[in-house]
Amino acid sequence: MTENTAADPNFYDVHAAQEKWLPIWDDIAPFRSGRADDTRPTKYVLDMFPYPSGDLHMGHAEAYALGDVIARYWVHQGFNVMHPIGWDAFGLPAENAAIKRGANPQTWTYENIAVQKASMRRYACSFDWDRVLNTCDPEYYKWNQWLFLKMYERGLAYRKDSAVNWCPSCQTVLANEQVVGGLCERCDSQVTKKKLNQWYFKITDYADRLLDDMKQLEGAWPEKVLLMQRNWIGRSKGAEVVFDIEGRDEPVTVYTTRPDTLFGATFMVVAVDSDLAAELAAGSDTEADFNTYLEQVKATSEMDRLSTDRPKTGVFLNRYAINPVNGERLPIWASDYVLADYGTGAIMAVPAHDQRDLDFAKTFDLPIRVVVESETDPAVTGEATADDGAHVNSGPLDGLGKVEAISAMIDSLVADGKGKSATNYRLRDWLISRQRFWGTPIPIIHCEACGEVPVPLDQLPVELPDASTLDLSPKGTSPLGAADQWAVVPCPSCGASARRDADTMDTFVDSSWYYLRYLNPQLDTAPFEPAEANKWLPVDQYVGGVTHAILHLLYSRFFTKVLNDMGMVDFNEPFTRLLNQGMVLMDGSAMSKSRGNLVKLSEEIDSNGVDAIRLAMVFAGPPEDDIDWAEVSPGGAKKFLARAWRLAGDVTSPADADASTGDVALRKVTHKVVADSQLAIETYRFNVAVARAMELVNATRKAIDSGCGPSDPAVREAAEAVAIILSCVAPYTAEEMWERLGHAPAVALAPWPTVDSKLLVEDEVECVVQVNGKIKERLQVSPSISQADLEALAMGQSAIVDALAGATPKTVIVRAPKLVNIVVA
RNA sequence: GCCCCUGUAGCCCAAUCGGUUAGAGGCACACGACUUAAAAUCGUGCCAGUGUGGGUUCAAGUCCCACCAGGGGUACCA
Repeated sequence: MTENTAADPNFYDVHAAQEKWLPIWDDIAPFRSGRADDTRPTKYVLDMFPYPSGDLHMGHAEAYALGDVIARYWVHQGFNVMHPIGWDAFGLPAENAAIKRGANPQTWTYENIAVQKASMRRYACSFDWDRVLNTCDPEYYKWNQWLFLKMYERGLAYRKDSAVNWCPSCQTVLANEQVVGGLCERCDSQVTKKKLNQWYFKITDYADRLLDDMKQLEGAWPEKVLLMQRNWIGRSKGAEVVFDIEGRDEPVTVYTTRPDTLFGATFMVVAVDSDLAAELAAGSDTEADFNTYLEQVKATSEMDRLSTDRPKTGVFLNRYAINPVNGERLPIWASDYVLADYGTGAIMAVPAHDQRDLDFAKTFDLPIRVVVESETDPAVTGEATADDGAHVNSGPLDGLGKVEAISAMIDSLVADGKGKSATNYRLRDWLISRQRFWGTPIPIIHCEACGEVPVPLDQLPVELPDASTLDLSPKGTSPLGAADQWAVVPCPSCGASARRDADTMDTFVDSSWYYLRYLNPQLDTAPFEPAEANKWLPVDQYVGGVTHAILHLLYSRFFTKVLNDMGMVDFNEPFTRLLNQGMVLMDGSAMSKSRGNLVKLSEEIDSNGVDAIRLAMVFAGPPEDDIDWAEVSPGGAKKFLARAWRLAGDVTSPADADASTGDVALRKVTHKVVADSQLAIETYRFNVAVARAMELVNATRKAIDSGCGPSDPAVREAAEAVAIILSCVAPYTAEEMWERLGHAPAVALAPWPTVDSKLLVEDEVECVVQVNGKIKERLQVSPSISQADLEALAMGQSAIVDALAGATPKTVIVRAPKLVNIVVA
């Protein structure tokens, strides 16, 4: 492809440059971090690690290009930057691929890792190749097990029976995120609920800290992500109220955010699928109706439950609760609009002031009592009123507003022993059991005599058995359970024959602490060294997709807080700054094979080169925005890179030329561009930084062709600045330029150009003089002119005197040195 | 339904604090130079008054309100 043009000294052969520099960089290893004698201050730049599903795709190309800009920029700024990469290598796709082809998930995974690794090397990210990790290596997942056992010791890992998402076709438990619109994401079967005994991490213990510590992240994480996390945790403040139940010894507690409306309660509702409902219905003459209704609800798919205005359904249990504030008998109903796993699974219904309760009351003709004054009558309009207002029909609360009424009611409930203030969360504990092979075995042994017994730490890791001896096809229980040779072991406690827990961990466990393992992926005495962790972490810059806005980031924050409690790290948030890059689309929609709009990264690189792809990605727009590949121009990027490269070839001054003697006009552009691009990179406006570099290239071209000429030292200064700025985005081109400019590699280690602030100051700036906002005159003034001098100067202009025509100015606004506005009424 | 984000030339995007007659950069397009010609290269040019309607202000792309359009999140959380 280069035969005809290679001889042309003005032809930039990008592919030859790629071949040329890779081995040299391998040799220099400019991005090796953490050498013992390195005195530079540290920075930690982290890219979300990939899942090895195949070769790298366009999405990876964008994400890694962006993270690399920051990492390389910080190296130029003199930091000791740790920028590691690894593979999130456990998970379903490997297992499914293995089932499909009768292969081993391990083989499939490691082959894909090798492919991705080769592509990453060619893509020239500034990764530190001495710090690589794979989560499917026993050396890694051993520490998942270790952390699990530490959590277990602290009561943070526990087992319970719970209704979990179940795919009847795949015969397996699904995580919440694997349920898409009520359907299994893999086979589109309707997902049902199943009661299973599973392992959980007690993340709810950390709900308050997960919420409150977000204050540290404000301004440094996207507001959107913080908001999503807040909503996900869903803290609400209210009260618990105790209701006696006729014919039952135990009272029932309900949770409400509006205890002030207790006088307006006209019935109680319990979740139809709760134990409480079953117990209350037992023996009642409506028990048969209840059972029919329960079966109906169970048969209702998740899909149907999602529909917005489904009519309210329910059944009366023929039981009564006693309102603690006025002794009224409240009929108890069972319904599916009350959730069994939120609050206490039972509510007091106040139809006048809660829309759902009102809908229910109207359906079943239950009484509606207004206790907060409002202009409209909910019973008539069908609209519950939830606004603040004076309380009525509420005994001692009458006349009070919402806030006072809530606290008065809580005080009164506390005094009577009938309630207290309470906080509730949407956040649930994290279900980590998976009935799958390709994951970390849970290090617990079940013994008939001793119960659940932790695997002793010195017996870790519990390694996965050889997959080739197992049937991996989904059948409702973990494939590991059938591996008797692996599963049957003596109980560590009593020595009797026992069985290993056959489930594996959710792969989100792997990614919850991997950023600590990079510190020393080979360490075999601990998951990481606390001293190293405190030196490098928290991560200064995390880069990844917004798809992980809740789960991964929440889990990582949880793990960090647990490790903090364990005394292993001295910080409590793992990621100081977070950047979410957008998606790479094609013709307006996500790329997919079935849609036929897949763009192959390898082909794009073949036609335009690595640098052009990286530049096109970075220049396409703000990093948070989606990129439509149909709208970007890798060809244009390639052209620009060649233009920059030619600049370096035109420079004729010696490498040690004194820039301070160079052409001042070009020097001003250079220093302005360096200062601007620096600010742009620090504020994630990488596209603007590239635009500034283009500006400098244009100015330098002009200087060479029709200005100070190629021998002026200012031209060298400009070309070197271009090379350094460009090295954040287009490393091959920058290195080529650096060499042509007479320097030894690597340009990546060249210090960021020092900005001479004297060159940023203009000699003169234009000042506009307005009368009533209309421009009447322009003046060339010194940038340091005083307000008073500028006003005097402006008022003295003949154009202004004419424009005023004798009128007396009402106000004169002076914004030196750029603007004077004379207001004449 | 609720919450959040975004609307600037044909297209992608710029525009610290509200401050010049909205333009840094790119794509596309047109023209010129070079060339026998083309490509490449170099140069020149082109186009909007900032989604719509109000408001605040001496001054609004920028702040406030309403609406429209596009995108995202969430879903009976009591």
